[in-house]
Amino acid sequence: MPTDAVETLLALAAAHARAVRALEVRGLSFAELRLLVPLRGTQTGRRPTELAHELHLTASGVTRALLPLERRHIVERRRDPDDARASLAMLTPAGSELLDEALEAAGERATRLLRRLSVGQQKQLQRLLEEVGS
Amino acid sequence: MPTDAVETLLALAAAHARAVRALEVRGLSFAELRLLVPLRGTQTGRRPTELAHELHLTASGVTRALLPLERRHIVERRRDPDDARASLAMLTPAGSELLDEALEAAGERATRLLRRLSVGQQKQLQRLLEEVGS
DNA sequence: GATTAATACTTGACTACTCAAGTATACTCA
DNA sequence: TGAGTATACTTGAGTAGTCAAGTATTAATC
Repeated sequence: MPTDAVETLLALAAAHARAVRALEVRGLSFAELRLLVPLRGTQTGRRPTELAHELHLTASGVTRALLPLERRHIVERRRDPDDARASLAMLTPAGSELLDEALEAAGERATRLLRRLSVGQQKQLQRLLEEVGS
Repeated sequence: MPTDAVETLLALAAAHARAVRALEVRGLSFAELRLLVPLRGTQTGRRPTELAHELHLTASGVTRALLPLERRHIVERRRDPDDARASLAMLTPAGSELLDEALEAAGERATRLLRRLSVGQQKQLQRLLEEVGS
């Protein structure tokens, strides 16, 4: 029955909805957190297109997500010196600090969200999720 | 390290993004499918509030999702005879037929999305997802 | 039987995207 | 070296939700 696969994906959507609700911390939404995490530890900055690909978003979605983060001075962008079409996004020092705090708070929330799973099960879940549609 | 739990949830978000992209069928989005599935097999109709709870949406979200489906005559609503505040949503005959077709098509897409997982792993994934934040 | 409180939505204003079309720059190769 | 194509965004219009506040109705209590 192919509906079983659909049910698995419906369960995925439901779990995602719960996660999104639980993970707003320090004024950063889960979506913003998701975008900021790959900016940690880059000196040179990262291209929006790269981020889009990595996060399964469109380039347009990244553009739109970066804007309010720039306004709040969490992220800054410069032009790519090697390619005038491209830009490079990176955390500001304040943004970096905020993200560290947010991730710590998010860690607590996430741990609570996953409290019914053992660490092994969490790893297992993560492995299985990575196989979905990739 | 609490960040591990966050990573699991980031993997969840990425998998969700892939699923949403893949599951648009017969003019119904994954979100619409999600809303319609619990309406299958109800004669009397179901309350928006109930649906909201079941799908981890707000009542407001359900109101907004139902509207275009009513306009397209996929869903119809009547007032609850026992409670004038409430309404009852149900599939129209045409909606029911459309949903069946959509679910079949969705089944194929979902199966393809999950092709790298065995049936046992899919079940396992579903079980783990149901434990997230519940 | 009149308040008061709770429930079941609905609506307005906002966030988080999507797709399609547009702009600017870079790459390819005859 | 210039024409054509591909890449890296950006923008406009629309969908899918959120939260806070408002309306109508029911339930609870004194």
